Amino acid sequence: MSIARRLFMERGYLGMNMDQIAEASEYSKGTVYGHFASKEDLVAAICTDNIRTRGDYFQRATSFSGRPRERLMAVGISDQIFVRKHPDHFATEHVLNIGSVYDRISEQRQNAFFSAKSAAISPIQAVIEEAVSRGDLIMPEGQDSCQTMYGLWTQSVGHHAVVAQPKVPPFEQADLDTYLWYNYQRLLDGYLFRPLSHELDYNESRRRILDEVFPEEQHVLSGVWAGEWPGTTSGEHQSGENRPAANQSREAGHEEHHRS
Amino acid sequence: MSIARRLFMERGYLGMNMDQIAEASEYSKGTVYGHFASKEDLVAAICTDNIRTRGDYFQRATSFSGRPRERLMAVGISDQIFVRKHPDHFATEHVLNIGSVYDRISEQRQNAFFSAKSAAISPIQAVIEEAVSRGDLIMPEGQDSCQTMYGLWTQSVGHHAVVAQPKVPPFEQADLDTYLWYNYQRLLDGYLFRPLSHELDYNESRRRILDEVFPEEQHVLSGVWAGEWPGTTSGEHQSGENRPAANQSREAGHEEHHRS
DNA sequence: GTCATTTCTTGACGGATCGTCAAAGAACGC
DNA sequence: GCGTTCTTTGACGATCCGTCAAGAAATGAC
Repeated sequence: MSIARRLFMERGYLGMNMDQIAEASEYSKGTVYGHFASKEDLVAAICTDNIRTRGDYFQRATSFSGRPRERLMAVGISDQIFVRKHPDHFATEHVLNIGSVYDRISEQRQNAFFSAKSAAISPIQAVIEEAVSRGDLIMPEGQDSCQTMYGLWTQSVGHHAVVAQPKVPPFEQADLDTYLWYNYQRLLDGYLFRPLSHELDYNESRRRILDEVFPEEQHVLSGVWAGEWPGTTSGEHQSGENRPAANQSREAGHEEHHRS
Repeated sequence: MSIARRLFMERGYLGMNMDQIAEASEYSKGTVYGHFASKEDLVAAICTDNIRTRGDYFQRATSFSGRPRERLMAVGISDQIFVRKHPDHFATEHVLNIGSVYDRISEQRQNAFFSAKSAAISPIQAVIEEAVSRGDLIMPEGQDSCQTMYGLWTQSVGHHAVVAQPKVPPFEQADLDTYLWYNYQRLLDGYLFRPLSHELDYNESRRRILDEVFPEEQHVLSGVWAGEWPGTTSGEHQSGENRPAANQSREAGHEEHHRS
């Protein structure tokens, strides 16, 4: 698997082949096929392994001692660290999502894959549910915390998909990592997930998370993402300009609904 | 191309092959390769075509006569319609994002692909910029409207990626289309993008958008997504429970920062 | 109408790679 | 030392991509 992982990173999915892997290992192709049902099965094994690691990062992130929303931001940070340390991961997962490849993976490994995925998500779900029971997040009737989870999840999935592609205008020069962090905040503010981004200095939280939870790993983020809002030095900015302006918020409305 | 599209939908990327396509058409393989540099090149051609269609939907959606935020919701609706009418699209785009496939596509078609992509996005960008100039969206200093765009975009990309995969807990039973709509609203509320979701009846907007912009296409959404918030019958719900609670929002904060 | 030239079309072929399997080899039991 | 069982092997069949020399058709000159 480690050989396959290396070849995958060096040459990509199409570039690597099973003969290479057999040759690079000290075994033959037949033996390799004794362990993996197909090329896709091998990729699935690598991917499952990565997802477990990712889940471990999430687990650690959610163990941060802070408010639930801070712990969600810790998850976001852990995801940044994970992707830096395992740059092959999303490429492998991507391969599995091509149509009809799941058919070529042994049932056993499929189960391992899906349960790893589910297990990786669950600590995040737990944090959101704690936020609900604590009163930090109030879900309107008829809706569940899964929805919040889905918003964060799709934003993460979409982000990783977009950064893996060649950049397209208007995102050519953008710092997409910072965009993502910012949009997490906006989404959670939209949910009125307390404390809102202007109620707490999340830059300070970020520093604490890096120091307390990821002291060994934080160096991979150096130079990538300063963790400060552009144009500001601390939490000053949020609490100044970007808080919900509730007084005005009830004035504008239906009367402007139909415009020419 | 239409034959290739059909075969792609029926058998998937791995299942279709160039001999089949040649045979199904009235030409031979050599002639097919006269039009497309490779199998991937053919998929890229199909995908580019789909993206142009998608861009046309976005263009139509943004032509809706309403507030910028309503027009963004129209884009979301148009995306739903598009994906119902072109279920093959994301599978094709997905294939192109496998590592090192862009190398196997003719330069010409690569350019066509990327400019189609960029062109599809641009009307959305224009709406957001109009919102900024109109005062519906106030971007804090040092940030640009691109960021808002990115939030919506990643949520859309992530959503389409997730629904294409086998569902994993805790999303097994969830109505992910509704989740997406809801999260769009939460994100834009987080940006304080006016009118906020409780300031305008977006269910009413949705009905108007479907009737005015997509009278021919709206039937594909029947049964998929009622367009009403779960457990409510109109905009009643948003204006009741889910508005930003600014009075409390300045109380909870740093004092609860460090918890045991 | 005929022949030369250019353009288009063809499908057999080479090459690459996946996955199998009969045979060789190693390990084990007695 | 011998038979049985488990493991390993790499040659092989099968699939499929992309090419290209040869053939067919179209065009043009006279």
